[in-house]
Amino acid sequence: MLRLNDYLPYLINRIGPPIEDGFAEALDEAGVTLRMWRVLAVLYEYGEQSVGDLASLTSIRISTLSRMIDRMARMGLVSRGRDDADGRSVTVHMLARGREKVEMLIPRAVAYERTLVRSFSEAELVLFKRLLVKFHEGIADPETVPPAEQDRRLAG
Amino acid sequence: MLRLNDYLPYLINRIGPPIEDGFAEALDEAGVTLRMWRVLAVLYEYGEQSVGDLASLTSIRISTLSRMIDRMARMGLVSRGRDDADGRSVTVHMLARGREKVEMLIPRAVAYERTLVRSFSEAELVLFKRLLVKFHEGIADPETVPPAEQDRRLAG
DNA sequence: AGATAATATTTGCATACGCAAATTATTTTC
DNA sequence: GAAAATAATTTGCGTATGCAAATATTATCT
Repeated sequence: MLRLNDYLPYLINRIGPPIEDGFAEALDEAGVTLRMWRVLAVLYEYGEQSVGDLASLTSIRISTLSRMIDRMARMGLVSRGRDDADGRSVTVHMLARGREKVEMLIPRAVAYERTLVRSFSEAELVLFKRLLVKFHEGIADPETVPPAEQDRRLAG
Repeated sequence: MLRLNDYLPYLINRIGPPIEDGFAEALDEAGVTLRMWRVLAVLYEYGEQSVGDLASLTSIRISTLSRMIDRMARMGLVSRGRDDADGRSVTVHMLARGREKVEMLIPRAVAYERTLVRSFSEAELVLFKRLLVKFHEGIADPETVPPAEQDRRLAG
């Protein structure tokens, strides 16, 4: 039997949407979507990135990202350029207008995080984040679900 | 400055899609979407539910859910009925075909969870789940992000 | 009890999403 | 060094999503 309250994917998935909801107003005022904010935050912290790297860093599908970048470019938030070294890659740069949005949103984000974790002690929070990072590292090499009965040796 | 690797919404959001990816094949074979699986799993564990309750239990928007239930009804997975006590509510029941799907997926889900957490110790896993539950409880009362500068007393 | 407010769900409409095929550019192979 | 294989991104196409307005039902107020 499966106990949902003890099933990790359920526990993780169900907190995503409520978190997004709480930040919706701030995003609205800035005039960007949640995913745009994530892209801008990544560009702000890590500098210009290829589309593929943006996809890994944000967990947004590449095809979705490609069209999002169209919109963001039309909005004057980012610009595209070909990579000199490898002409297959497209490099996404942040423009001044994009930087403005990020700098407008960061204080809101920091404040929001505080309200999200107000029931956590400092120690719990540190631990929680540490576990989230570790979990992410653990699934960085994506394995597909193995058939239930046989215990397959894993490839890598 | 905002450090993404220390920013909770980022840490949470970025693990959602990879988790979904790993279970996609199982869902494909069962012929249901991730969200349908979540709805079916909730009905399986908690019994028939109103649309609104399903929404809270699954973190799926009500309007989305309403149309999903259309599809699931056409697929013969669930049926709709009016609540006797309160005619505004619609009660969603699971049908035999829906139960089949759940029972086909549960062992896969259990196996998948094991592969997801294979880098975690038992103690870490327990702790992680406990923190996820606590976090969810903490945001059950959804507050919107307060303006950054002033420190407002919260209403409720 | 009748009018008004509140609650639960559905639907109109525009948009975002994701898979898979197509496109563009770069290696590798013979 | 041309042809095939690999890699990065874009695009065609159908569908799911979400907001806000509409609908249906029940609770509240006087």
